Amino acid sequence: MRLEDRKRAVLCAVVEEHIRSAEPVGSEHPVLLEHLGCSSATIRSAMAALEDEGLLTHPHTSAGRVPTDYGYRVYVDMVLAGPLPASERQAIRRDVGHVAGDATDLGDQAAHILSLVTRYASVVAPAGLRQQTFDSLHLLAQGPGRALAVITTSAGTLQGRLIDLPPGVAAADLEQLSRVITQRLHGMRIADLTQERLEQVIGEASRDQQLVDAVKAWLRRDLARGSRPRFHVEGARHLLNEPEFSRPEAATQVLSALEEHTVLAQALAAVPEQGVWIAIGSENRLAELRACSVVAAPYGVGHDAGGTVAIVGPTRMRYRRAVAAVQYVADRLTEALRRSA
Amino acid sequence: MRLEDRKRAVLCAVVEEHIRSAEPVGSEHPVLLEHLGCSSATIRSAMAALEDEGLLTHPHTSAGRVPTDYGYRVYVDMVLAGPLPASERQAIRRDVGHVAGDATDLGDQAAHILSLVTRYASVVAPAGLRQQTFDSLHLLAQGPGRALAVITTSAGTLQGRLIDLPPGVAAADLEQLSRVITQRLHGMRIADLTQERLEQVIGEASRDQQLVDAVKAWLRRDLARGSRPRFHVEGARHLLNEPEFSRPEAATQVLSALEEHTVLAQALAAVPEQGVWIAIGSENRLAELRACSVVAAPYGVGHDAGGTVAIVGPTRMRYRRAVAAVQYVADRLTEALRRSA
DNA sequence: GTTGGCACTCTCGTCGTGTGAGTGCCAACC
DNA sequence: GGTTGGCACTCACACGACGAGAGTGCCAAC
Repeated sequence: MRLEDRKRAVLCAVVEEHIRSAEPVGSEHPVLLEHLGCSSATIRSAMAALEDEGLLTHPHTSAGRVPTDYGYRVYVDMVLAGPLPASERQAIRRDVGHVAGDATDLGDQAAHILSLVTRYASVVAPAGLRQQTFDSLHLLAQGPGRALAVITTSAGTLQGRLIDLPPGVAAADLEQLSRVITQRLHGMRIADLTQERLEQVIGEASRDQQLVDAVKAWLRRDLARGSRPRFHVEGARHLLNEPEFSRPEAATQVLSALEEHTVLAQALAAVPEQGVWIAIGSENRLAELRACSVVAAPYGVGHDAGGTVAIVGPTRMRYRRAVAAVQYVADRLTEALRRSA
Repeated sequence: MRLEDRKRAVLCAVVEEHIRSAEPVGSEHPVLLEHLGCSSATIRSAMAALEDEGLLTHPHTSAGRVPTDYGYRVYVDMVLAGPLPASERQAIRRDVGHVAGDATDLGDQAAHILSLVTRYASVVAPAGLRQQTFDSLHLLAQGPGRALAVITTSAGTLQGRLIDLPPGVAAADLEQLSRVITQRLHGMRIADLTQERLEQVIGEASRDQQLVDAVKAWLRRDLARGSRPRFHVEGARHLLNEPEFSRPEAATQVLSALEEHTVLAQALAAVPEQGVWIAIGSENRLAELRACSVVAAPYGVGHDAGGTVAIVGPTRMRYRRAVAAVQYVADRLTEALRRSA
């Protein structure tokens, strides 16, 4: 579809004014008149055409025009084709501090910054353990019959806990077993460590078979558990200030989606491996997000380390700023991870 | 203050009916009449007396009565003096699964259960690292110039990260230093590990002074960082269904408090070391929570391990159920921690 | 393709009005 | 003294009518 210039200009102006004011935009709106430099009658006919094509609607006869989801889509595609305005980038760089710290905090920080800068809800969804590769295992004697078991992954994630040992295990055995398991599993994707695989690879890694079994059981349980997503969500409160969520039912719907991390994971499943991804209103597969737009980008290097950052806001979103912010934070996260790797 | 029986009965009935219906309760309300077994005129005079004493108000002349914060307080003190009804306990036990898993997940689970059962917002606030006691330190060689540094606490918390080492550190040195530091710091409160203290205790724990300095610097930073609270908050969405939070401004206020964990920490600072703690409306020190009641209880054994669980809801809260739920979940958490200790 | 003019439509805010819920007071009763 | 029925009084709120104003669509002229 190719819009003539006048119609494009009208669409842009209507969308941007509506984003600013949250009100329907009429053909006699001073901003439109000034910005487009033509009469209201001309604007009217352009608007009528845009409405025929499904880019605008009006809530009722004597109200101004409002973009449809499709209208936002066309607008977004048009606007994002060009480079992001430097002003947005600068504003964001000015607002945020720098992102630093270890992998655990990173998510919290990023979510905080994103919602601070955009005033929408932000989500940082680190890839689960299952997406990462095994780095090393350490078994550390910790009192009688107890050991501290720690797994590290290539992304620097740490997962550990105290496990019970069969009686009479020597420290040397722990050390030897740690070494052997690390050696054999290093570099494997954790998702690939099925029960059979574990059995096969480390089934007889130590002369103390009871010990091997205890460690195997723990590994199996703990690695499986790592599949549950654990997201950082912040700034849901900002959504309540948006008129589209002033009805409690509307607000509840979004908040539910944001609090159910497994649901959220589905919503973000479609994010590609690079670039900024946008889902506008009805483009979202999740019914709960039909009133929202989601702007998301992956971070990290390859499949391995990272995850996804996203913003959830009304379809009437400041897309330019949202995209710039998501992009920026994803870049900073990637950088921080690469530094610590 | 000693209320005569009739007034007590009226207060209870009004509070409970109002909690149920969220509407002002009039003197001719069928439930009151039936429950109290007297005429509406009698109820009226009791209500007038209760209003004089500041336990009830009415929003306007021709509306029914509504409890004041103080009215709720008197009600709560009256009701909680007796034992919790078995029905509540049973209902809760039926609704929840069991709480299990490692310390990291426990909080999430507990928060989930609490908000599921009560339909209010729930908070699980584990005591920061600073409140715990140091158990052990492990330094594990991890590639050239790198080590995995892990601290454990008596509560089973694990904190670790990769640190950079000065060049040419031998594995034996790492091991020796780990042993020495563990020995010297074991059993100390982490809050007490100030810079001077660290200097004094482990200043020259190894012949490799550069290594000692690197580890010291990391310890200082990481232990200080541990003071930032990291809470599990869930079910904020439920609050939106309560009529007192249907105004976006009211909802924003609570959500802000729930999302600002440092703020939340202040709100929960007054929770005593045992028993269930209740703050009703204006009893909350935080202005953002003036429309809310908070029901909280500590969990864990002594100062050491645990933390605080809490429910945040409207002052028009189902207190019996809330108290039973908080109590129950706190007990289960304590139990789970004790099992794993 | 653009413009000014004009009649038409429909929402929204305002203003009365009446209804009903709930109260307070009082006199009578137990 | 506590309890009761009766009764007048007071407001909030729902309802309906009305007018103003915003915005549209169409048309003829440029």
